[in-house]
Amino acid sequence: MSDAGNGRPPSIRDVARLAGVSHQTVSRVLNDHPSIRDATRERVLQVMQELQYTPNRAARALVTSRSQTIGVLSASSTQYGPASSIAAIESAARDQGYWVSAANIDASDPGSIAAALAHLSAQSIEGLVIIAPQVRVFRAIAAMHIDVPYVTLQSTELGEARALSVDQIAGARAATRHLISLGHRSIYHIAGPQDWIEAEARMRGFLEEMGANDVPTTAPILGDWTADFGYYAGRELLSVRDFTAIFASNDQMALGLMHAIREEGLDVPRDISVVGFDDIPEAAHFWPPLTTVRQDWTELGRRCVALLLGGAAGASVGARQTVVPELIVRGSAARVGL
Amino acid sequence: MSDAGNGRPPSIRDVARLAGVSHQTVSRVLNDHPSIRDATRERVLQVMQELQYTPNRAARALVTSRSQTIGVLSASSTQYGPASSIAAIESAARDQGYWVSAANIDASDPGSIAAALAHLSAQSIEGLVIIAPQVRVFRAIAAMHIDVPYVTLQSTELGEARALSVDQIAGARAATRHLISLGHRSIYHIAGPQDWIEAEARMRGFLEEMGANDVPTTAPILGDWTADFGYYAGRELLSVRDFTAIFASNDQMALGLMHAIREEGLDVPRDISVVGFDDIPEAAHFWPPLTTVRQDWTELGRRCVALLLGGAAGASVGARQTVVPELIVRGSAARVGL
DNA sequence: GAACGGGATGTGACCGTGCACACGGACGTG
DNA sequence: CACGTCCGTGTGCACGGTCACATCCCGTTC
Repeated sequence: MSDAGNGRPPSIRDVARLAGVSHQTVSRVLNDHPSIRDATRERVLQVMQELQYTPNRAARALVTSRSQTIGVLSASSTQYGPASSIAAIESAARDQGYWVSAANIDASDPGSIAAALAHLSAQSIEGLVIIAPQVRVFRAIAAMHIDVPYVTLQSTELGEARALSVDQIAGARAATRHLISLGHRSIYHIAGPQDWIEAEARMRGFLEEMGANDVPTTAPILGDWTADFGYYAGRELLSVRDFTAIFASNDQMALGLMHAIREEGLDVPRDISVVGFDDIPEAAHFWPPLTTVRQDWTELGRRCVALLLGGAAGASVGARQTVVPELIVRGSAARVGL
Repeated sequence: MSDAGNGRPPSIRDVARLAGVSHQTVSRVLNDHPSIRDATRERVLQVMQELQYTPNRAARALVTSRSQTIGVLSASSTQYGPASSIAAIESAARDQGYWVSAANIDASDPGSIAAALAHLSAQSIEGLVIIAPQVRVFRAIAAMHIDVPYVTLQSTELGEARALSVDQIAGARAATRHLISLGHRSIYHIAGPQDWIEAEARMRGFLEEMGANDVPTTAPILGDWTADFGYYAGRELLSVRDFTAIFASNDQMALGLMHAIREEGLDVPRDISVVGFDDIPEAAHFWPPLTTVRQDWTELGRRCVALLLGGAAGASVGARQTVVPELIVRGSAARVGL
């Protein structure tokens, strides 16, 4: 019933024949062309229904040379933040009739960036969202002559890309200021991987705020976002223990850190204060509940798509939008020496 | 340089003209046809290189009626487990030259299932991986005449679907057995949402093991996978406190639970033992480190694709494969009354 | 009442690729 | 040497849409 007896799914010509019109009329109905008589439209729609007709996306893409697909390039997509953004992107794109094709890269393997990009660009995507704001990704894009418009989450720096930046610096400064206002003067920072733009921004925010308050700083430790790293870094740091607070560049590392601190027989926040970044849903249930900086990944993903597809959202979508993250005070940071 | 002067990207005919062969010969080179003279192949490849020729996916899809795309339908894709699987699926699919198109559903909105399915099927996907093993998803699939082959993660039940099942029941039994062997006789179970097949399987495993050991059971509490829920359920339960151990259906709920227990001034595991499920990367750093059941989401995703695309992986891929999860003993469960 | 305009619809070409089939030549075989 | 076979390659069409243009019909205008 759903095919026209020739073993293939029905095409507009099949619909046309049964509706007694030309294939072009069917096409017009599909594309909401204004000058179609209501009766004709009805008839065509009904035949479509009967035949369970579905437009062939490939055929349409071939002739219009528009794939209606956007690509999402992401690293660490298993983490809460990027994963939330991807979900939001997918949903927003779908609302505009777009499909989302995903490609993950392995942050530790430089070759995978090129592979993922090649894969996406062979897909003839119309736009690209990058949730892997690493410097080398942009380098790879530049090197590969990728001329698809792209938007990047969280980059504050790169002039060429249209960026939707969470003001990572402001967030990091708020976190740092919080610790300083609690009286801490020996504060370590565990940063994200060197190559990550947001890691660098958070680090910069930390250093700026420390400098603005004339608090001497030590060199940040470069981590890899994982709780495991936070744990081992914590053990290392505690063997000297010349600090009263740590600002970790994400919540997972903060968690590992608190684990190490407790294992050493110390208490958070009595002995050492900890602040994280991201506010993953679990952070409120850590022990102690984690003071952290919240960023709205979902909103971010949504606006990313709006920016890319030029949707009406956000009035005049300039080349750059900024979202300011929010400090969430819980129990993991306290007044020093209390 | 990359086009043939007509403003469009180069096609096989452009390549053919410059290489002095027919378009069909170019097509043969593209598809690794055996009978092409080496010299010819070389020449064609070189012209392709010069022109930066990229095959047009839409045209190929149109004529072969194969989209080389698989869809991934997932709920709660922001959680570690599903997110890991998606990443693995993407990677495995890409290795076989397939693209992955994602669609997320909002578990709380029944309509979104139909919307996501319609979206994916309009995309003319060749296969579907379902990481949202909820009963109503399968009902929606059945109702919508979706005739694409599909594979589902973690379902143990549904005869129609080719399922790659983690033996959730065995995992849950192992967790429960662990608690029983530690002397616990009053054990609660916080399950996942009723509609979820894996939640149901874990619940069943719990009940089976309890029954096998003649331990009386109380009705499981139905949760929603979140740490928040675990926390509130914990507070509720502790107002009565007629138990010595809890088996939570995932790690997040276990985390919330431990939070509630500690807030009540009690200690895990001294006063109450807790076991989770999933072994998310953070679980080892919870306080106390969480005893839980590990399942390899990445491997699962990989095998899912192998099953769907009929890859060689896994020798004779039967209709059903089982992965047995592993109990990871850490510090959150201890001998009762110690 | 002829010319004109625009709404509703049809006709044919075209997008870039793969497939069926044809074709010429080299080679082996009786 | 005629014939069949296989290799390497070319020709034309099909896939399912959209686009440009043509056509028909009806109402309006001078």
